[in-house]
Amino acid sequence: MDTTDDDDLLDLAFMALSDPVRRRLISRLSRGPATVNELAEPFEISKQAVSKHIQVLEQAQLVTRSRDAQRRPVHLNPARLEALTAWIDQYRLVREAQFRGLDAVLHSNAAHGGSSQKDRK
Amino acid sequence: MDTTDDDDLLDLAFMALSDPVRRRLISRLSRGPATVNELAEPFEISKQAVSKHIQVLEQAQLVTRSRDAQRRPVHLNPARLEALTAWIDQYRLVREAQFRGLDAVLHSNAAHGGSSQKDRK
DNA sequence: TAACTAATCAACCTATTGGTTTATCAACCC
DNA sequence: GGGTTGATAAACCAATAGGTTGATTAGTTA
Repeated sequence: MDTTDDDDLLDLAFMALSDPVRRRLISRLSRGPATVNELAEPFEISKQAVSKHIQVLEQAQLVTRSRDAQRRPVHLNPARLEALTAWIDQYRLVREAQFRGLDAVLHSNAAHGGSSQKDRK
Repeated sequence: MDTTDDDDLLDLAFMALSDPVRRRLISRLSRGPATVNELAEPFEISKQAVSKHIQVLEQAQLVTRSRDAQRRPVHLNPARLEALTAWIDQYRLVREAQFRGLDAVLHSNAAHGGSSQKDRK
């Protein structure tokens, strides 16, 4: 059931953050856990729609859920957010290093690796 | 077309990175500029499709284009990538700080602005 | 038990996305 | 000029994402 390897997870995460509503949810959750009802309150859209958004975030493991009676609080998962910044920085830093001709930085960052780069040439 | 304020730009950027093909393009471009034909070569899809993807990245200002005769090389724009990591870190760091009960970090970061590279556990 | 609350499921609708193919534009090279 | 190359535009299509409403599952409380 956990057929989500590291690469799929990156896919899901970036996909999840592509929606403005979901980014607002992340923003809200950075201030602490909240239930679906609480999260839905500031939005125009229905509670069900928000629930769906949460599921998308959950599948990307950007959030987790706990249990408190019939409530199911949503928690932010900073570790997964870090994986995103790691991916972005991987390319940003390489390019910036090249701009300055510092390939020392390039090598010290290549170790960080671990994504999907299968290009030839 | 230039009505893209900072927030729209963030929208466009995350949206752009939500596609696996576009992320592979970014990956390729981190090793240096390339033309559409060069970029399209490793992909199954048509050149036109790649061209469209480039336009999406361009609108998000994640890449820029120069001119060389009839070629139009695509260049990565590290500055915009940095804006993404800044956004993510904004929430990730706040949450991580709360985990550890360090709201000192929280306040020093609440000011926000231009977070470069400084976080390293 | 019944009633209430939190959240999800299910069916459905519409706009957008990512892809195709064909045709066109623009700059180079005999 | 005519031909070739690099890149885009236009029209179209299937799949999906994001939204809706209505019904349903759990848990809580009277």
